[in-house]
Amino acid sequence: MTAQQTRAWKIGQLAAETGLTVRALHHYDHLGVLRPSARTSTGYRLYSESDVERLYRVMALRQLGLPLDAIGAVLDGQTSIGELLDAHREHLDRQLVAMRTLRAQLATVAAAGRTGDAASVTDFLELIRKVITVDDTIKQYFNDEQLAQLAERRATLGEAAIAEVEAAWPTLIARVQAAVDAGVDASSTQAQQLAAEWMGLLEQFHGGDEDLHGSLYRMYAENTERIEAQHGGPPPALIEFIKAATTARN
Amino acid sequence: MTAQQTRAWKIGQLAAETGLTVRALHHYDHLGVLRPSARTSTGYRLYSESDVERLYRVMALRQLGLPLDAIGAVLDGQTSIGELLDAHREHLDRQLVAMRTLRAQLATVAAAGRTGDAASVTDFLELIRKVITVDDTIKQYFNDEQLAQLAERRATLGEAAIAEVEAAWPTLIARVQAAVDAGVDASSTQAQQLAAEWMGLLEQFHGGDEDLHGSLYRMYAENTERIEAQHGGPPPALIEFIKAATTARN
DNA sequence: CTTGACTCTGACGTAACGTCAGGCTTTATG
DNA sequence: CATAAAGCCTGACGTTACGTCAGAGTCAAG
Repeated sequence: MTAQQTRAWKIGQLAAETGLTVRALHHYDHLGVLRPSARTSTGYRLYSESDVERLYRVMALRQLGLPLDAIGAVLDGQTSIGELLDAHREHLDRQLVAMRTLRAQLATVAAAGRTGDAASVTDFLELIRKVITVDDTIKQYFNDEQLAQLAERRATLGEAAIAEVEAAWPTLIARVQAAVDAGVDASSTQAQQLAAEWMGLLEQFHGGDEDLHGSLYRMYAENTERIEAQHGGPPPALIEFIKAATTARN
Repeated sequence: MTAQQTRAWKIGQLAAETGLTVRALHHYDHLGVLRPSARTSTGYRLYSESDVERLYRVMALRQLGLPLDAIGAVLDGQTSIGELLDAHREHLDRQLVAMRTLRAQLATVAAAGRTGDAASVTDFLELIRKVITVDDTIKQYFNDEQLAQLAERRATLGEAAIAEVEAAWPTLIARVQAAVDAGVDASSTQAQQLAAEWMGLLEQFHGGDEDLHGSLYRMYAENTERIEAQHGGPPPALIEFIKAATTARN
């Protein structure tokens, strides 16, 4: 017998396996972004493996901020799955950066609140701005330029790697901030660990890109401003803390 | 002259400073979530400093997934700004975890694609699920329970700290994955740095919570499964890599 | 052969604004 | 100081991505 050569899903099964709703799949069918490649004789939708792959493409593009009807068009044109995976990841990186920035600000304001001084209007304006930035990053409607780029090749792998390490900064900063707030001693092992990670990140750049390495290294050397501007995070107190921890080790 | 004792913004100014649209502010006024505390004699809206603070609250709750009309109710009841800041941050942490998980999966699939073997249906199903998880995390409609918790006290500070360190794992995993994919030598300095960060994260738990420390340490000792299950990330190859890097150092 | 669970195709509802329209106000400018 | 140009006001309808019935056929189990 020709056993199931290639799997097929009924709409409810696919919904259950993916977490989407049946209605959403109906909707995609209706708009033409994802038409199941087969139907049973009685009209039930049957999704094939390639339909599942296309569904991922739809989800990726949707998360990239494209309206569904535009997605239909993009998918009928042809883009390799590799390019899409990369674009998707890059977009996630941008979102992560925006969210970490907001998170750091949030931590700072909350920490300040706990140590007595209340948040000012400026703080709130800043927070609101960053919330909006996160929103915009998530929505990010594409202009034709960028849609064109999706077809072309983009993002040197180097860029991606650098972005990733760079994206790690806000997280680290937030943790150091937490340690400082908690009054952790610079000679403690916890402080040592943090200092190690900090230096680790700095070193990461040694092998990588020259330009960015330069700026980030200076960020450490010249202290404060750049880091504050670039990451919206806290600053000099942390660098002092790391310095103290580093010297305390010797 | 009584100079401007406390600032006031016309709607366009506030929009410009926050990144919101005038229409959105109109909308909030209409729904009653943010009524400017004053108007000029000719009917222009004037937002005060406390209005700005309330606006942040609105944005925070909106990002927490509450529908606007519910926000009105919550804000008229009274919750301290500190609690809100904490809740907001916690929610961001949850989103970050979901997004990092997706990102890691994305990196793995893309990397596999580059080294020859194409992505399978299973990969796509997994990716779709994770996209949906991110979506759900972002939307996260609250049930009454959780709304009640917003009024109570929550989140031992310890929990937050642990969550943060835990949240750092996916990032690190992704970077190690990248290194492995790039064929980085285990004895290289880059590998050493990664190993250092890895061990650093493990150590972070030493001081913290007992339970989680146990599980994460075992994660390293017993290898693979847990880490894979918990973080959806790649696994054994990375641990091998870290082990190799660690031993290569001695 | 009868349920109960699933699926189908409309069709209307909704949330959070976007986008005019028509009409005052305020500010900039010759 | 007259007159644009720019900003603000209040409706009111449009939009996106589904949610939520409604009415009717289909499939799997007992």
